[in-house]
Amino acid sequence: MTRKLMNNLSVDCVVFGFDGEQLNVLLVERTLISPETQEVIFSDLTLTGYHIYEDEDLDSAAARIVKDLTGLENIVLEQFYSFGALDRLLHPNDQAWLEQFGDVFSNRVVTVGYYSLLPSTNVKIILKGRNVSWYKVSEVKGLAYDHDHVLQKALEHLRYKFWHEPIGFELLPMKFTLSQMQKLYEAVLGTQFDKRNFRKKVSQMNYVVALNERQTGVAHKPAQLFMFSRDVYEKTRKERFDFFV
Amino acid sequence: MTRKLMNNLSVDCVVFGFDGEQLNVLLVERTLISPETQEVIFSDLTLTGYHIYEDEDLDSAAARIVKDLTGLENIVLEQFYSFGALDRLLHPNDQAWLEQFGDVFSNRVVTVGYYSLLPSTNVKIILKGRNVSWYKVSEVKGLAYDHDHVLQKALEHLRYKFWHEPIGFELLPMKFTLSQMQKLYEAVLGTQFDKRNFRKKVSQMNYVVALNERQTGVAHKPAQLFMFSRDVYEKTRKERFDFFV
DNA sequence: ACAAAAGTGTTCGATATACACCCATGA
DNA sequence: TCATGGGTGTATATCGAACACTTTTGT
Repeated sequence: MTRKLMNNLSVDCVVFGFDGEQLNVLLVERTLISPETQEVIFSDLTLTGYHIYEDEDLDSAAARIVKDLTGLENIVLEQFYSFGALDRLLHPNDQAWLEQFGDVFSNRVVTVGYYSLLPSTNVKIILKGRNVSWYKVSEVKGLAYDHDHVLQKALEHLRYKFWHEPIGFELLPMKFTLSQMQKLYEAVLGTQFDKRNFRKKVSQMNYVVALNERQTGVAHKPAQLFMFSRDVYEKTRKERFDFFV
Repeated sequence: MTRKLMNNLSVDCVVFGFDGEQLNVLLVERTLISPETQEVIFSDLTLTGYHIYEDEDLDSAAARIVKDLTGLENIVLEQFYSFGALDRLLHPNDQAWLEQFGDVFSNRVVTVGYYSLLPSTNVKIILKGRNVSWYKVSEVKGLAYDHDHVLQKALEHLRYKFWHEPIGFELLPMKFTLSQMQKLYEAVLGTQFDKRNFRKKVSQMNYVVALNERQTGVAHKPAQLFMFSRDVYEKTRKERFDFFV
């Protein structure tokens, strides 16, 4: 049985990673090769994404895409926005690409954006014949389609959520130090925090729990390790009246 | 020239209104009439929504839908989520409906959700042959398709934004009293606020500006009128470090 | 012994919360 | 004159911001 793709609907996943210093994003190399001459016509980068099947819901499509490209399952995936501008596929590269695959896909594609969060170290990416790798978010530009825009929107959503609730823990290793956590917040939000004040705040988050364990093999005082407890988080979270400036 | 609809893509608009007491939502009556007997087979309610045209972007589709059903233009419309579950159209009513219009629309429709905010008083709704009217959000259930779910998600987004930034002003008349504003916040967020503390907060929002004008014709001390200045708001807003509990 | 990051407290100003009475108007 | 909602201030507790030095480890 062959499944049918919807030719005008796709899902794009913005897979974010954090390597301890920088926020990264997973991109795929797209290379168009002339069928006659075997020459490379162009090569650029896209977010991970693909059309969805007719018998597949949006969340599953997003999970499938990430799994196909990276081998990863059960990761955080959150839908953030959908994109349907009429000019999303009008760049010459995109048109050339569509020309070669024009019978499969429509000219008018609406895409649903998801983002996902991974620690970019410790992740084995399985390359299924495609070139997938991490790029620094701050250096990414000139992506295929409207993917610069999609990435921008994903970043905005990520930042918005970072400001208002503690969601970054999937970007950290399971056991992390407070300095790593602080660096993550600084990298995503583009700010600096005072170490003592940051730690004072964290010490009030009872869902960030201290382990009886420290770093090893570092050339300085080894840091205490912590982990995030979603359990405690769900149980203690409250809404706050906070509609200001 | 006839425009072509995309048979598997729609936009649904959750139009919220506030009447001074309650949060309301605009719903459309959907009545299926048997082509043979002219009998009413069923009648239920849907959000305002429709399929999009091939040459129309998502935002325009949302604006068109709201305009067609209400006659309103230039209102706030914000995309909040897209829905693509496989079982969104499986209710017997929906199936019967699709049976009558099955050649036009697909069984698999992904819909992009928008919400919009209006004061529900002072709005002239133009009924273009369809029955459109306001319903209390708290009493709505049993909508067609997955619209209960869509409405729920829209409400969540609305509440989330209300907690974190001042966005409700489109739901108030242009000139409003602080009690109206407080009632709005209480209605949307489902909380009670202390009058003095609420007003203390508002007095710190320099984008809520007092007018030299008071209510008239009320059987009590007439209240000071205020208005929202988006201008001042955009100029004075700052991000805050606020990632807690 | 030195380099490198970990870890720790206090003061000050701003903000959140709790709480009760008089005022202006129309009927 | 009465009913209705408008309008106001203070005290206490909590939170945010600014700020510098000692500790522990590997090399």
